[in-house]
Amino acid sequence: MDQGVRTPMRSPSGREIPDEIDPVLEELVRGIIGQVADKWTMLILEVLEEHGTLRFTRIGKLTGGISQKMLTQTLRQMERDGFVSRTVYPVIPPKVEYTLTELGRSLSAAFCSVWEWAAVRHADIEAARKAFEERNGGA
Amino acid sequence: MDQGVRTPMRSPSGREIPDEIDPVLEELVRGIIGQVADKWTMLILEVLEEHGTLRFTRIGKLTGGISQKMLTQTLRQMERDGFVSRTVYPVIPPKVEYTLTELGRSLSAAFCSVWEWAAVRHADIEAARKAFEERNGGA
DNA sequence: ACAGTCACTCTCCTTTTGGTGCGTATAAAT
DNA sequence: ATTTATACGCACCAAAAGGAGAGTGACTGT
Repeated sequence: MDQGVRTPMRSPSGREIPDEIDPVLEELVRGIIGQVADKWTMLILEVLEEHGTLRFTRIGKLTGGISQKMLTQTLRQMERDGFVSRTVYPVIPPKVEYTLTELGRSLSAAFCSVWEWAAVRHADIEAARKAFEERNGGA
Repeated sequence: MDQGVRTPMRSPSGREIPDEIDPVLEELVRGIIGQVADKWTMLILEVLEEHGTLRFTRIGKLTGGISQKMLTQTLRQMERDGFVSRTVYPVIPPKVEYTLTELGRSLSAAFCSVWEWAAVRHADIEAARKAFEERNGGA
């Protein structure tokens, strides 16, 4: 879909919307959101938040249903983005510990409201889905 | 990855963690989070939140970079989940309007903290990435 | 001697995702 | 008569995501 020319808009409340807030920053924030919004990232964040320091295998078990590949991959990305710190103990068998950094904890805190929202509102969603299917599947 | 047997855990703060809070609800919440965490869903949510009622094409333009297919798909799912309401005007050329429902607005509000977090912290993430690449690419 | 442990990595292979382009209906505008 | 505008649906195809399973390296317990 082509983007054409952006025409200035107003919010429903009448305030003016810049529409070009700062495309650079916006793109950046979108990128971050895109990654952060990832399923496994969120789940691992949660697990680390409530259990503190954990080792690789344990994170996998606590997360549930994640493959080793995805676990490694997600953890790496989180490390790269500064959400977790990775500590390798040069022992055998290998031992690697993961902990949330302050940045990671702050992200987790930000996501907290979303989790709460989901917990509180999931019934509404289910109701909406049923209604939709009836409206749609029946006719 | 097999899940083995879950052994009871304690949080770092010493509180006891049930570890089996309610697998059914947890799975459900995870499903919801998974969908909601979708890139386009979040972006469209944002657009609708700040512009109010919009038509199909305009949402696409304001979202930016989304294909018609994904726009339709995402909008449908959001409608199904009760986040947006879809109003069809039987005119020609067709006119369809989308608005956030109360549920959609509440979700948007929940996500607000994540957006704010991203805006405030994106510099830290970039710094972490640079540090990671130096640590990693150089050696 | 030999299996077991841990934190991976690597190689397939299947599934999913998502983009592109085409078709459509119909009235108003040219 | 032909073009234009709108909100899609559909078919096709390329790319990416992600799972399964095998391999690894070095030590430890039996």
